[in-house]
Amino acid sequence: MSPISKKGASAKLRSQAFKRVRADHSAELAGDYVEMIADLIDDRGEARCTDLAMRLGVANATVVKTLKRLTDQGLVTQEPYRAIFLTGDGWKMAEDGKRKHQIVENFLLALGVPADTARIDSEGIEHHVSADTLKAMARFLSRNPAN
Amino acid sequence: MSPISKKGASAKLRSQAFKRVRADHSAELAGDYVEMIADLIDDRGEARCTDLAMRLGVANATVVKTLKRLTDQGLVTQEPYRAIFLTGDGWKMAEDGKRKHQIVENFLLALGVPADTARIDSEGIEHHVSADTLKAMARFLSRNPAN
DNA sequence: ACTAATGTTTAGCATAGGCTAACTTATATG
DNA sequence: CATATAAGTTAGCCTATGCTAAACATTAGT
Repeated sequence: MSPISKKGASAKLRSQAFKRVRADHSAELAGDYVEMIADLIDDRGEARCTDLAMRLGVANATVVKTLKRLTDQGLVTQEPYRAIFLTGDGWKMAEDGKRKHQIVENFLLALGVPADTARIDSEGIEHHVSADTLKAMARFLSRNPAN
Repeated sequence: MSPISKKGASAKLRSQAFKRVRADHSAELAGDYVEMIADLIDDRGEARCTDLAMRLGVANATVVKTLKRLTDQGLVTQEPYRAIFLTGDGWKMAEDGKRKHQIVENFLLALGVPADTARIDSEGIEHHVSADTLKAMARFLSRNPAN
């Protein structure tokens, strides 16, 4: 056995994991934005960029710039100085994200993690959870419902 | 109750979560590098930038550039055309990371996630797990050891 | 209807993290 | 020991994501 593979995971498999993480990172901003836009529309009828900026904790101009990318990606539509809307794809992404988020957060609660921590950690974890892991979390949840 | 807070989490709390995620992201590359450098030193006596590049799945030049940052941050030392070493802080960070990584990966295995998926997902999840959540995972693990 | 306040956009900058191509240094082999 | 190959470095480019300051549009209040 070569000393390189002593730890079990081949270099190729490891690099694959890191590549996935990097891909997840570029996808996750889009996910956060559309989820939040969907929430705002549900809560107050429309999403404006100031609200997004406040809730995401970034500057207004950052939101504007990001929305441009999301528009190019076909997730969002907007006209100058008007509210922001989601496309069909955008809604789908938002709903998938919200569902995933809820499972992860409830899972952490069921595990015994304090509520505030669960909320914060789930925000970061959500985007790195594969279908398999999500299923395992859901299974656990159905046996140990969060209180 | 204002319509804004209908969903429970205040805007401030949410934006705090996103800020934490962004902070985690900038910290996590450093973590991956030092962990991998530590592994390489343990496995084969020294860490070279080609190995890092291969295992991380990035180009050589990217590793060089990143190592410069890590050197500035006092995690790594190196001389031109020579192997890479960790400082005391670097070792500490590598060990903390490895410990965390192991708990997360074993936790996923114990949850019933397939081994390959557990390896990949744990790489992404690890950096977003707070002390509270890690403790909850460890507790679960001690009751449901991975097979 | 006008103006003040609010909200949106643009412009310009910075940093992190990728890449390729060209160059330099180290090493291993004939 | 001379040189071919391997390894490391530099330069220059790109995109994503953040920021501030200034310009512009909309809305509300008198």
